[in-house]
Parts: sequence; structure tokens; C-alpha cells
Amino acid sequence: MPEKPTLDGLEQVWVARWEADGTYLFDRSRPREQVYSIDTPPPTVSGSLHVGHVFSFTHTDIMARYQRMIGKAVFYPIGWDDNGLATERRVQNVYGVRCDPSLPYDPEFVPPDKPGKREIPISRRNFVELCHKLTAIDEQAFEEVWRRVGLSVDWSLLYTTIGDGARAVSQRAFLRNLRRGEAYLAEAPTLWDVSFRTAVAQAELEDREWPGAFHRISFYGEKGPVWVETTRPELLPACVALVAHPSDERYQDLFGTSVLTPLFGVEVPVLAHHLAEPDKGSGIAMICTFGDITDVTWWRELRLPTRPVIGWDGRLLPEPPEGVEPEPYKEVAGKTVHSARERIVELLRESGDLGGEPRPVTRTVKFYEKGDKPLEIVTTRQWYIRNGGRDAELRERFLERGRELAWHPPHMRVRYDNWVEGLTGDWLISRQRFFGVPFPVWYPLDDDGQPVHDAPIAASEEALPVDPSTDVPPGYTEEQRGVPGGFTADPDVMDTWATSSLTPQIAGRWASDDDLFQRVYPADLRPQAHEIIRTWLFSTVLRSHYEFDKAPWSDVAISGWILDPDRKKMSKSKGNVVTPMDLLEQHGSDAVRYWAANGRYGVDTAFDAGQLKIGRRLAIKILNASKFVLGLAESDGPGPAEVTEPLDRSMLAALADVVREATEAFQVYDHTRALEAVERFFWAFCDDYLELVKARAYEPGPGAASAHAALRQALDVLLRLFAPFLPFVTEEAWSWWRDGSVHRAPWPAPEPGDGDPAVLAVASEVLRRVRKAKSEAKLSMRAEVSRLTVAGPEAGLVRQAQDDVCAAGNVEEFVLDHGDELTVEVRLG
RNA sequence: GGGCGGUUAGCUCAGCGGUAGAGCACUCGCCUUACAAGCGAGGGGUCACUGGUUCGAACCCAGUACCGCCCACCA
Repeated sequence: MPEKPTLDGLEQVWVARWEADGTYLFDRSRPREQVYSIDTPPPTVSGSLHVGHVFSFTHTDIMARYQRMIGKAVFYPIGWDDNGLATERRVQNVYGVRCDPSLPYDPEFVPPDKPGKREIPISRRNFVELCHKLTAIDEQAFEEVWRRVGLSVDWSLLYTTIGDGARAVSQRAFLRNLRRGEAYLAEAPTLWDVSFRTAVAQAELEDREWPGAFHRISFYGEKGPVWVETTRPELLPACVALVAHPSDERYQDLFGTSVLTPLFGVEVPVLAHHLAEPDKGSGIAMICTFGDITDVTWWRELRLPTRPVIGWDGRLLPEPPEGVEPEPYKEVAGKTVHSARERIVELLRESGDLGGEPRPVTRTVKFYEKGDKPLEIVTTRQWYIRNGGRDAELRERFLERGRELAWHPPHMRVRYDNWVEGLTGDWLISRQRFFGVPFPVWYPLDDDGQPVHDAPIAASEEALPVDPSTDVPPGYTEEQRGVPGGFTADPDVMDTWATSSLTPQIAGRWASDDDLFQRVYPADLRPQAHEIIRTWLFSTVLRSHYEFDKAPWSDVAISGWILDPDRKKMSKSKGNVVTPMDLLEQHGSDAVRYWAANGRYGVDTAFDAGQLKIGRRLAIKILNASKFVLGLAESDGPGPAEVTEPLDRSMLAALADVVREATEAFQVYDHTRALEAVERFFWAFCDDYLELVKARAYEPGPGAASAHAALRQALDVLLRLFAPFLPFVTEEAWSWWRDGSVHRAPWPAPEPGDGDPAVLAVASEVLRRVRKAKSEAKLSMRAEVSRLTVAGPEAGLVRQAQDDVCAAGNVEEFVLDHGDELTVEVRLG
């Protein structure tokens, strides 16, 4: 036991010791009912950890430690989400490169020290190598933070979403979905990011305000011009119809007729549809293939033809769509959307078809959440998984799955319900990218060398993971790749959610270690943030439903966000982020954890440096109180002493109540209430009980022996109660007098005893009145009280602790009196 | 437009039917043999607003106003 306890250096000491001792290793010999299994979120390593991560991961760790102490074998893995677009983008920025799949592999390629002005095109394999290289560096930094936070994860269970295991699980799950008809390939209008040149899913959309302008343009009807307002005049060559609301008086005569588009002179019908809104613009809209999602709806429901004009790169296609003359289309061919719009407006102005000048507006436009240009809609062939978006019965089954889960807090389920009820289409899982899990399929090539998409060749499950661009499908040879009558690989990779929707299967080694899997699946807990309920949570439920016909976990705990003091979400772009490592080094891990532990599930919490100071103070107090207690009892005789004094028994009875309350709170995932109960008791223990027994504990005799025994019992229990929250300081104090780790010690049971908690409560109250009197007289707490008179119904209780009260208050003469309520008279001097 | 939270002391939050709470901050005092990175004491609130239910409302009900978030087919 050190002379002057300190927090400094505890993290390094204990992190190393826990690793060496295997303190948190999962015991895989235990049956499922003795296991507590956690489906930990794999953080995206191509970003940086922020304070919010520490906040939510600490919540999970607190629960993991509690479960371990109540005797569960805790399956607490961690993973790194390293596959996907975020990594690709980071590789591009860090190394100044760009993936060009048409280039050959260059084994000699070394990226420049600093990214140049122009991105260097490299082959897909070179690019993927750089992705691996960079994520390995990032993952190391992440691990350091998590270890220092004191997460009790079993590092031997580490997985990555691009690793062999994850790829195999991803591909296997997909193949099963495909076989059962839950996954399918379809050519359809798809939301498309023109910068990343990939399709994106509904779940990855976000609305942003974007400047635009209303353009009033005239179409030619038999009875004169029809004025249409549009924000996207460049899509005029893609126009396939006009549409107005069926009850709109102004257009009754036009329904069923057709009009000619300006400039292009294409004949398009005027149709009625209930989604057209009479009070928007002129009440009549042009339908283009495709300007927005409503266009897609109209196009589908009104069975309109397709006139695509926008290509994968966001530019207008070099050739006009069918039915549109090359003149004047050549004016806009190959142009970006922006310059095509300018040109069309010029042409409309020249031809007199522009009514007035464009009126600038700000409107809401759909973006890919990681993108910086508005999404276009392009018809492409993509893989989908059925999610209920087009099937009411299936949707109801997913809602039912949501109801099977215990949500913490319960109202978070509403977000799940809203999402499932609002789905508009199946889940698009393919991405036209490079660093991801490839689809494990190939397509036969017909005699003309065209792929037969209706008959994909699936990989065999034994061969997983496969890369179809280098592996060969069953029954073919490499020589047949790309030749008529041979085969070709599916070029796409899966969206990262298609892999992370399988984290319980990946961490539990589904299909590669079924003995493990059946001990840890379904999991007990899914901890996560609320903004990814629609993505991660829902997709995991979906995959589990299809493969195992059950929910993937029993409980879902949703941590809130960390807001900066202005109540805005902390984010890197706003520059208001404190890095976790700074925080941990500056305040100590236990202090940071204390702050996190005070955040309840589902509640957004303002970042508050004040809470960190309190946590640090608490941690130091635990060390000092431990030192005091352990420094006392060394002179006691052999064998455990008995707790005989009423005050000591009273304190232990109060502590038993605290154990009961903390345990109940943990059982309902309320770590904050547990901490509050323990903390409240601990401060009273230090400020009142320790002061009351101090004198007696110093004076050898039976009274001292009782105090020593009680103090030790209390310390033993308190260290264990604090252990889930403050793992470093409790382990340190535990190591001074106990064998083994406090984190492997059993969670305390409320010790039955015959103590009356009221004795301590009343003695503390009397002491408080004495202190008040001294404080008001501006005297030292050691000042002598010549006579203390206590009266009231509680007087009998005070008598049981009379000597301790007198010693703590430095009281000369003690008098008990009768009375209806507690009165304390303090005569000083 | 629909939904979900929130509004309590200067700040961060607890309380969710029975006389307003904690910590921080602030003020005053104390070197008291675990801790001065400590200890003691104190000041400070018409519990957002308006109605209603009740013997009694911060707490339940209805509505209003702000704040935050989620969702949505806003040419």
C-alpha cells in the first residue's frame, strides 16, 4: 500500500496486468444460459474515435463487468469496421490515389509521401492493398484508446469486417438469401451518387437544403401553351409525360390529350395522378426519367416509357434517348447537369419558351449521406434483399420482431417502427466500389459474350470466401473467363451494412465454429446509437430473421449523443471535438468513465468538464478511504472479528440496502441509478461514518475490533460495487489486500443482518447539528462542545452511538432528554 | 406534414401524486493524525405556459409555446 496513493499510471499498470492474466477471456466451456453475449458495434476505423464513442462504449463495458461479477461468462468481442466507402475515401485522401479497375497490378507501386495535386490512378489490387495498409494503422490507434478506457473486451475475439471470417460469413449469408429467394438481381431506377459512381440505399439518404430555381416553360397543346414549372429544365429531353391532379379544374380538358415538348418537339401525354399537387408551381408537373423519386412512382404507376439522359458520371449521355432527335440534343450531350441546365435555359429563352426569368428557391434535395452532390436516378442492375418495403405481410413480421426486443429506453422502438413502416422499396445491397466484400457469383457468357444475368453461378459454401474476379466458378477454368460461352465475375461489392448486419454471426463464428456459435447466439445485448436504428439495427434483425427465424438479441440499449455546450451534436467539421486520448490522459480513465456512467440510455448529454473533475475526485477518495481502512486493522488478533457495535451494524444494514438497490438497477439496465446509490452511500460513509468511528477505531479494544471488521466488510463490498464503473482505482485498492482481480470477484449479495439503519442516520444528523453550530460560530470542527443535549423520539437511537457521537464532536458532557421531535442543543466552549 | 423526446437552482441533471433535490459554480469558515486534488456550513427555484382531474399536481389529462431528434412522394 503506497504512502500517498495516486491515480497516475494506474491505467498502464492494470491494462498490462489484465492482458497478461487473461482477466477478460471468454470461457467457452459454459452453456448458453451461463453466458452473457454482447454484439459490440464495430467502429469505423477510417474516421476517428470521438468522445461519443467513449461514452457509449463505457455504458456497455459497465454492463459487461456487472454481468461478469454476477457469474456470467461474458462474450465481449470487438470488431473494426474497415471495409467500405469510408476507407476508400480516406485512402484516396491520405495517399493521393484513385482506383482505376482497368489498370494492371503494379507490384512495385509505392504511394508518394505526400498526396500530389492530381490523384494517381492505380489498379484495384494496388488500391485494396493500400486500404489494408491504412486500416491496420488506424486499428492500432483505436485499440490503444479502448484499452486505456478499460474496456473489458476479450481481444482474442477481434474481427474486422474485411477479414476472411467476415467475408465468408457475408458471402454465406448472401448465398442463403439468394437460394431462398430473399435476395434478387433487378434492373431498376436506382438512387445514384455521381461522385462516388455507385448506387446507394434508402437508409443512406439524407435531405439537404440546396439552391435551385423555378423555371416556367411552355409546352405546346392543341389549344395553346401549357405552362409548367420545373427546377430541372435540363431534364426536358427526358420528359415522358405531364401530370396534374385528377380534380384540378384547370387541366380537365387536357387529360387524355398530348402536348409537344419545347425545343425537342416530343409528343407526351397529359395524365392525371393523385400525387400531383395543385398548389405546387402551376399545378402541372413534367415527368422525366428520372428527376426524383416521385417521377419513379409516376413512371411505374402510369406505365410510361423511359428516356434516360443522365449517365453514371452525372453527365448527359452522348446520344439522345429513343424518340428524341439529335438536334438540338447535341447542344447538351456530354455536359454536366449544371452546364446542361444553363444551355437549355439559353435555348428556351431564344425560342421564347421561357416564361419570365428563373426564380431562385432553396429546396430540399436527397443526398447520399457521405456525398457532396445531389443524387441522380439512374437505371442500373443491382442486388436487392427483400425488406418488406414492397410486401406488407413481411413488413408486419419485421415489426413483430421489433416488439420481441427489450428496448432501453422503450420509446426508441418507435424509431424502428417508423422506419419499417416507411420503407418504400427493397434493400439495395450492391455497390459499384472496390474495397468491400465481393458478391460470390459469376454469370455465364452467351455465344455473343453477353452475360446471362438470369442464371448467376453461385460459389459453393465450402470455398468461401471467394473473389470472383480471381477465383473460378465451379465447373469452369480460368481460360474461360471473359470469352463467349465462358463466364464473367459479378463486378460489384456489397454495401458495408450488408456485412455489419451480420456482426453476431461474424463474432460468434457462425458456420465455422458452431460449438462457439450456439453458446453466444442469439446475443443478450445490442448496444448502439439511435441514428443507426434504421441501418444497423434493422438490417441485423432482418438477416437473423431470414437465417434463424429469431431476433438476434434479447435487449437493445441505445446510448444518446454527446452534445457540445451549445447543444449541438459534437462533430469534427464543427471543430468542437475533444479527442478521447487527450481526455483520458488529462483526467484519468476512471474520471472519464464516471462522466460517461452518469449518462442514461437514450439521453443526449452535454459534454461537461465539471463531471470529469467529480469523477477524478471520487476515484482519489476511494484510494484514500481504502488506505485509511486498511491501515487500521493490522493489529487485530487472529480470525475475523465480530461486528458488535450498533452503529457498525447499522452501517452494514444501510450498505445492504444499497447493494439491493444497485443490483435491481443493473437488472433493468439502469447503470446510472446503480452508480448514484453507491456513490451517495460512499460519500456519507466517508463523511459521517468514518468520522464517527475514527476515535474508537484508534483505541485498542473490542470496540475497535468491531469497527475494523465493519470497515473491512464495507470496503470489500464498496470496491466491488464501484468496480464496473471505476475499474482501475478499484482494482488498485483491491490489490492492496485481496488476491485476484476485483473484476473476477463475485458481485456482493445484500448481507442479512440485524442492524438498524436508523442508528447511523440519526447519529449522522446529530453530528451535522454539532458541525453546524461550530460552523456558525466560525470555529474549527475540533472545537470542544461543553454540553450536548439531544431530545426527541430518536434519542434512544442516539444513545446506542453515544460515545462515537461524543468523540466525533469533541463533546464533554452528553445529556439525553425527552421531546416530541428531534432537538439538538449545542453548548460550545 | 407525421412521430418521439425535452423544458426543475447560474450550469449539468435526478425526482414522476403527498411539505422542492444532488453535484458543480458562488459565499463564509476550518491545517480535523485517510484525503487541503480535503472538510464543514450557507445563500439560491411562482418545477415553460394555460386549463382540467384530485383532499392534494413538478409529477396524471387536454392544449399552447419554444428546443432537439427521427421519418416523409415538398415538380
